[in-house]
Amino acid sequence: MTSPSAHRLSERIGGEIRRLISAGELTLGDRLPSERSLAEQYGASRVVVREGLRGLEEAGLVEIRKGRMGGAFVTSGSSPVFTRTLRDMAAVGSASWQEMFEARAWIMDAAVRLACERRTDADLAALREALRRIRRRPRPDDDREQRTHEALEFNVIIARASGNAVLASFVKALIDALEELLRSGAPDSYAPIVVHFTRIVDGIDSRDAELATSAMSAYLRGIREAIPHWI
Amino acid sequence: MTSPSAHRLSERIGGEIRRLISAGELTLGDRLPSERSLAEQYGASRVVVREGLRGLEEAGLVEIRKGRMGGAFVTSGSSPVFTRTLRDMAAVGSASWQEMFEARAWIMDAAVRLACERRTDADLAALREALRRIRRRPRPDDDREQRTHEALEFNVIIARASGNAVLASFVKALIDALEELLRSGAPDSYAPIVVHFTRIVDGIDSRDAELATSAMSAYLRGIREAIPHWI
DNA sequence: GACGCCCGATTGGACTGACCTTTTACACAG
DNA sequence: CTGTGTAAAAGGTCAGTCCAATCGGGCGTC
Repeated sequence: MTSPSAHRLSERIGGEIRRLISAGELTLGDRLPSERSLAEQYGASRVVVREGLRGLEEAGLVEIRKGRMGGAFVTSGSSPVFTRTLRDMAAVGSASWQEMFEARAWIMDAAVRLACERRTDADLAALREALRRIRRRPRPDDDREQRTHEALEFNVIIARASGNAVLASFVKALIDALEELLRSGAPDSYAPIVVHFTRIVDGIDSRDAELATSAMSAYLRGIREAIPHWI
Repeated sequence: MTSPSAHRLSERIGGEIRRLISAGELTLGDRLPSERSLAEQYGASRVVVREGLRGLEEAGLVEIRKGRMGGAFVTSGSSPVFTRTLRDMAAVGSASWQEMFEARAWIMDAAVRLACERRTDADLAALREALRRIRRRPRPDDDREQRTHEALEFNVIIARASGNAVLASFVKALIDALEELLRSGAPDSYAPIVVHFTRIVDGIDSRDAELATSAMSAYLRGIREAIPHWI
């Protein structure tokens, strides 16, 4: 990666900036010089500098803003890239939606176990809050999308409680990639989901991995059976 | 993703081509029109078309070749993107090497269990072949890198035997991201690794998930203990 | 003195048209 | 038939120009 030679000039420039970020000389929120300055600095045209920056943006390393005081700002966006790549894999046929679903199930199993060991009080509070929001929501059909989103986001909160940012990113990416599909064909079996979620939180609370993981797999089994139209 | 409005022209063009790939109108190996043709076709300048294509290349969807009969060819590269993103996460500090190691351990656990259920004869043959290659290799110090690589690649082969391309991609990405680190400080505890690997393959062969996963975690525990310099 | 509005400087986004470098299909010479 | 050279095709880069968005700061009004 960040190839040693990097035949293209834009890649060399992008790699150079990557190195600056790696080395900690550029950190989260920092603003890079303007395209014009960088062009002068690297003795290149604006076009190639632009391409280099676009590459970093595509990789989720910087965010580019227009206007005065605009420019490239170092960010920490990572899961959007994972999400996009998962969708691309599905698009090009190198992975199916079922596989994403299955991968998510297994990773969630791991996340739940880790969450049982490591959850902080803040994690627990976030879980309870999310659960409360899901429970409180009435059940008109017009906000099905929102409810689906909340249910999915619940998974992400659990994953974060695992204390492992990599697993959390994977889950977030899988969830986001799956959301589109679920949105158009989500089951409306609402009550059972709440039951499962409650048991998961209780399990994590009391650090009972068996309770938590069995509830998680019951939840996932329910979802899977409720969606018969797997492509 | 592939935003609906996509303020930037280059993103709209990239999104358009993405859609063509999604829809199957462009498949693996297909060659896109030249930059100049695309520019004319979309009524844009060559520069923005280039940027759009660079984005697709960065996402691993196309490969750009120079020269006559060059152009953008549809590929199926996915895990390189994952790998790069994991490295970026480590660089920017949003994930640690330990977390990658842990994530890999849990995902490998899932992969081993799935492999026990689903491994084909071809998978088994690939595993045995890899194991044979690892066993056969003598132990001079000069090819430590190669041996490390083979040991790591063994993980990927197991992951592929799980029959889940998403999990396999995750493992491949984690392995590649970790390889760099391991390369510079890999343990030389060779014999124990072979013992573990042999037991893993035997477990997958006889569909004994308990044997396979316990051997896997013993292997990972050994690695972890042998590398005291975790950053 | 405080609040609101407008102006212009700054910065990214896009276009144009030119030129260089790399690659290879194809024709020609041996 | 084989090897070789060449020109066309394609990406890579450049310089200059203009447009569009954004925001700081100054001006005016209340």
